[in-house]
Amino acid sequence: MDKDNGHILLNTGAFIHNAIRTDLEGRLCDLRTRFPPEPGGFLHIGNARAVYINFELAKIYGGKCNLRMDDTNPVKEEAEFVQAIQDEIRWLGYEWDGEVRFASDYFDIFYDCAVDLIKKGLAFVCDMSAEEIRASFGGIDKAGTESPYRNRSAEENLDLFERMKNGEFPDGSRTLRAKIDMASSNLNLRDPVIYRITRKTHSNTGDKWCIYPMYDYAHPLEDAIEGITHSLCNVEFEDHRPIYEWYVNRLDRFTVKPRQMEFASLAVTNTVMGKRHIRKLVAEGKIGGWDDPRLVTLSGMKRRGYPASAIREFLGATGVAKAQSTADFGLLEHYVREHLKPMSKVVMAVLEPLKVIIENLPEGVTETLDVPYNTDDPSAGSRAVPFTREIYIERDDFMEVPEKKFFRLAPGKEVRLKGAYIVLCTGVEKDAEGNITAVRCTYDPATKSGAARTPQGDSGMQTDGAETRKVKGVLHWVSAEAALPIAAHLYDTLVLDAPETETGWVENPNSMVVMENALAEPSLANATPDDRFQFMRQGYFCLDEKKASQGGKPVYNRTVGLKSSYKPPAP
RNA sequence: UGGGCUGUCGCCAAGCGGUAAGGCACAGGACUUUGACUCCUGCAUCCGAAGGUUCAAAUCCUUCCAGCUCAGCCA
Repeated sequence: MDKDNGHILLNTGAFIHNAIRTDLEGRLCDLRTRFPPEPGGFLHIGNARAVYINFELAKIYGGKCNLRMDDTNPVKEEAEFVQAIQDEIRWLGYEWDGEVRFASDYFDIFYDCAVDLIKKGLAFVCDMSAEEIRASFGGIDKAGTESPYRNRSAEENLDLFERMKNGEFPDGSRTLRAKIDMASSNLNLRDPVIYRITRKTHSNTGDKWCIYPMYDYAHPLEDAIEGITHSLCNVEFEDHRPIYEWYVNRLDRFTVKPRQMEFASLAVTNTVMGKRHIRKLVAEGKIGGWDDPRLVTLSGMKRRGYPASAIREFLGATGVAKAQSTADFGLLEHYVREHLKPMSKVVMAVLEPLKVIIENLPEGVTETLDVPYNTDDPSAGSRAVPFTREIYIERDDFMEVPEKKFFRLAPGKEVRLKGAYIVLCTGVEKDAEGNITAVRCTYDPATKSGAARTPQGDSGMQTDGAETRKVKGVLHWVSAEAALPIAAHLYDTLVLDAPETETGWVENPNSMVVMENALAEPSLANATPDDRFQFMRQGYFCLDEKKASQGGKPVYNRTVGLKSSYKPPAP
């Protein structure tokens, strides 16, 4: 049942596997990876790929994976994210080794290492402003110019750096820089900044520090401190590997040298993942928030009803490579359906109700039918469904003048009501404007569902007696008097066609359609957000975990629709 | 324009010198009390392009082309 044990990952990312196997043989130490988010936002499916890769790799090779908050730059209100990120990773199905770690816990070590670099003549305090540094940087095809402060003595640098730490200089007035090569074709090597002065209160260290380390400097040290053997990151950091190695190799205190490897980040069609894009959509009121079910944030996908196992399999299926790729949203949906199928109860709900009157069933009579939750899986059990004179069917399931190959209800035609009887349409009721207000039918009592079903079910559903009629159409329905009013939220992709681009995207105006008058069968009265349902012929739904409709009705999110090969005939 | 990386079916993706796996999508068909599921069948004489090496190349070499990426005191 659990088909994603990481074996999928073994079928991809050969370059990583090869590197790990080779490294593991020589070093006599266990694999240790890490997932190092900056606690400044919620995780989305792109981040989830990094989570997946790091944790699954550790699992495959019997190693460990750390969770580290990369909080080298003080940001406000990160406590919320620190907790959310942990919840999201656990929901995805992973547990990190030991406690959550914080880069800020290593600030003292970072400082000591910087002192080491200064003593070795590998770092210097630079008095240039940000603008001046930028101006001296040169260009993509032009060497930069060296800082006039580059050749200060170690003693002077030590003194200045300590005073930087002690708060003697204003924000941005000085930096500590690595002394590498201002002419390097790799821009990251042009005397990169190691420390900047910025008086911001850090959520973890408070006001202890007024100097904070840069990512390029801190990250390799964090990895080395934690004994990370393989530091997996996005290809955009490929250019940073030389600087990563430069620091790691110049600091003697680290015996295990972590190795950075890169993989391409994951893009998905028809959605937006960028932090600022999402923020914009929220600000404009286009979506409800970071956990909007239309978003591919982990909280959004959870709320929408995506099983974590489906996301994991999707992540495995899209592979680990260095080539930039954009996965079809449809592939994600495929795995969501596949995982939802065995865990869902098939129930009936009518999204857009049309009344049907069963003429030959007296008023006040309720027949209680026992309908299996899953025709394909008897072990799923069954529930009671009331059948009454007035019921509702889907408006789309009736056509007064049926088109070709319309297998549903139309005057003079027969259909089966799922779990009940075959009904024959005898007429239509209309209002003054000619709108159809109700459909009249008669039911055939001899066609009761499963009346003589064989125990093995080898011949499927049989009817008793001589009734052997088969009808092509099987409709879902709900009893008018027992129906539960619900609101159904139908989602579509946020973006039409193209994936997120620099220039923007085409929003889908119908990314959410609210069916305010939907009706569900009474068995849903005790549903919880953890339940998974398939609304027969409509798709997979789950009870929204935080929302109730205006009228106080429960809100059901359509996780994903069912596939359909039904094509209306061309006009 | 300098550096780095990448280019196998519409989308992912195996393949690593021996004659193009698989999944999604798509198109037919079977089955069906979900037009779902399931099950068959089809879907790259070709691996960005052009040369070359070899008995043999997507895999090696050369050149070219295209895409992504880098000039925060962000991560």
